[in-house]
Amino acid sequence: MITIKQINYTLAAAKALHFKKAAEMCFVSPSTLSAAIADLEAQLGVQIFERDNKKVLITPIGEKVLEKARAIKIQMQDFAALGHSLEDPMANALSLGIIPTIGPFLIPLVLPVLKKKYPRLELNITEDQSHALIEQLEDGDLEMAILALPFDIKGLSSHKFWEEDFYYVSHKNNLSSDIKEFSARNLNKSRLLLLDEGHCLKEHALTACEIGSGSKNLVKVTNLSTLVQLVASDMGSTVVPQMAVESLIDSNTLLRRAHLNQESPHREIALVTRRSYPGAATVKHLLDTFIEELSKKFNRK
Amino acid sequence: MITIKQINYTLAAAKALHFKKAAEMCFVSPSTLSAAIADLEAQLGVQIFERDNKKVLITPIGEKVLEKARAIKIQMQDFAALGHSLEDPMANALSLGIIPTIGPFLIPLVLPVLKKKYPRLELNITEDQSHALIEQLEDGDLEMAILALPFDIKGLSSHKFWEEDFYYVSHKNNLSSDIKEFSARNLNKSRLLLLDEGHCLKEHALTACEIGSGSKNLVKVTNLSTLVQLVASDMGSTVVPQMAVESLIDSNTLLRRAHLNQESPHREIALVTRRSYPGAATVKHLLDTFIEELSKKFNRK
DNA sequence: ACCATACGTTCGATTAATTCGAACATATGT
DNA sequence: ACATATGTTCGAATTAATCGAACGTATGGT
Repeated sequence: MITIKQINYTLAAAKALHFKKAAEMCFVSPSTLSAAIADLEAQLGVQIFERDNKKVLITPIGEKVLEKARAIKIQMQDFAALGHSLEDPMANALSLGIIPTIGPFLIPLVLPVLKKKYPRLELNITEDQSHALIEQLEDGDLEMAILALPFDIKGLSSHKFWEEDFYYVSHKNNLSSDIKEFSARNLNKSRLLLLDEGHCLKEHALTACEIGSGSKNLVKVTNLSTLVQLVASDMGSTVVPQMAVESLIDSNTLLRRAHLNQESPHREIALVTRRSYPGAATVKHLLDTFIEELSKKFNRK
Repeated sequence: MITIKQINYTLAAAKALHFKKAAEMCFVSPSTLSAAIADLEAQLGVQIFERDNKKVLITPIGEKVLEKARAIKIQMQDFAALGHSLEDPMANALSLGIIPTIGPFLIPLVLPVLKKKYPRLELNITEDQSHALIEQLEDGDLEMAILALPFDIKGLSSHKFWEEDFYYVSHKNNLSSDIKEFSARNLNKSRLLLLDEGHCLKEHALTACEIGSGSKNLVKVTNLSTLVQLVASDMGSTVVPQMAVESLIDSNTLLRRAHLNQESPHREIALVTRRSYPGAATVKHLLDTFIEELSKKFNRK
């Protein structure tokens, strides 16, 4: 097998045209260098150097060999330097999954900041339901995902970075603007509109409302915005996480909302990776950015 | 130091996405492969694979690393194959020196044959005097040279492939066409025209004519054809080697020539190389061609 | 919940290779 | 003819690579 060492020795000899000096350049004995070059020549089946005891000349064939050897040496140097050029954890492609009940609210908040902070970061965002994202994580199709917990994340590793309460949302006819706090006990369970099966928010909302899971939905909606539109049409009420309140509820004068005052009125938002995912530094950068921006927006520290 | 082995192991692992299978592909134990890849990753400072005990995934950075690794592997394969592609000794550049008293007669004879026989041979012919060619040989500026012996070729190696006699040439007024043989004793030494200093033919002719060297020339001519023109003008007589007879003498009706009948009436023509020159096969091919073509032309075997 | 299985890694002992220095061969220049 | 300089060969010592066994861990089945 041809080795890089042989190529380096050979190039040194070609540069010095003197085996002894070349050996010194390579910090080896002349015999080592000589043997290495002889072995390479034997493997190639061509003579690179024509060595008299007084002269070292490069054969025409050797010139061609050296040309290729030089190219390989350069490639190897580039290769060795590749680590340094890639060492910046925020200067690479990064595939990120996010669930639909977080994405539309978190992404617009943090994406501009990330772009400015890490211009060489190439974010590839996929929006899908938790179980799909987890599957993609496990398959290696995603590097990380932003999910809402609690959720069965199998053997994955989660990095919680935010938690938020839920808000009860109803048509203005059914909820006084004076009411800031709302108890699940007052909830008209039959008029509760929730997202379709598969959306973790449905389960989270059911939990927050102290309703057992498995209850049938009145409607089949996969988009939180659509769901809110239904509430605005007074077809029922719903529950949304805090980060959705501003853009979806407060901008709509037909709607009223009240903080859900429950034992476990919140969901946790976490960055989930495979346990073996190597980008610890990347994770930290992202978490810091997420927390900073969310805190700014929601006046928390 | 990064080795080719590491790159090959890494690429095998990337292909199999399974260290054990990759190890089998490389005919090494899993531990060897694992350690080699781990070492490479440590040297690069990046993680190429993300390995769970059940999965082997390629990191985004790893993908970039592998891309370069693949390029290097291909280059190394090309490099290893370079020997085979260059193994044909007659498919390369070849620098050949030749003296002026042989070149104009031998080159037209053999060049067409060589071109046909070895279409990939790239002959680079230099015409110069023997001592200059020898110097270029020693400096590595020439691969081989065609010289006329005897000549001091220093530590070089000679391959004699032809020998030829000399012919006495004179104006038709001074030499009967009946005379086929000519003895140096009959020579009018004072009218003998020879090539300028430095041309070995001058010394060879002097020897053939049994004249001590160091005698002054009447004219300063470096071209055998010009010299013959002088003889045709009846300014004197001269001596030419056999291979020059046909084209220079017999085509000129003003000239007569007779075989020089002497003890050592010949010169030897040899292919000269450095003692360390590696192209033994090339030398043999050339010698065979030279001998064959010369024999055909001069009816010798 | 437990066990069996599969995989990658670590560790120590063995094996293979690389490396060196001394002796050698050869050419050069005095 | 001799001293010098250079590349190569050879055997000994060193170094590195390799392997197999044991380990840790995650997975899938019962």
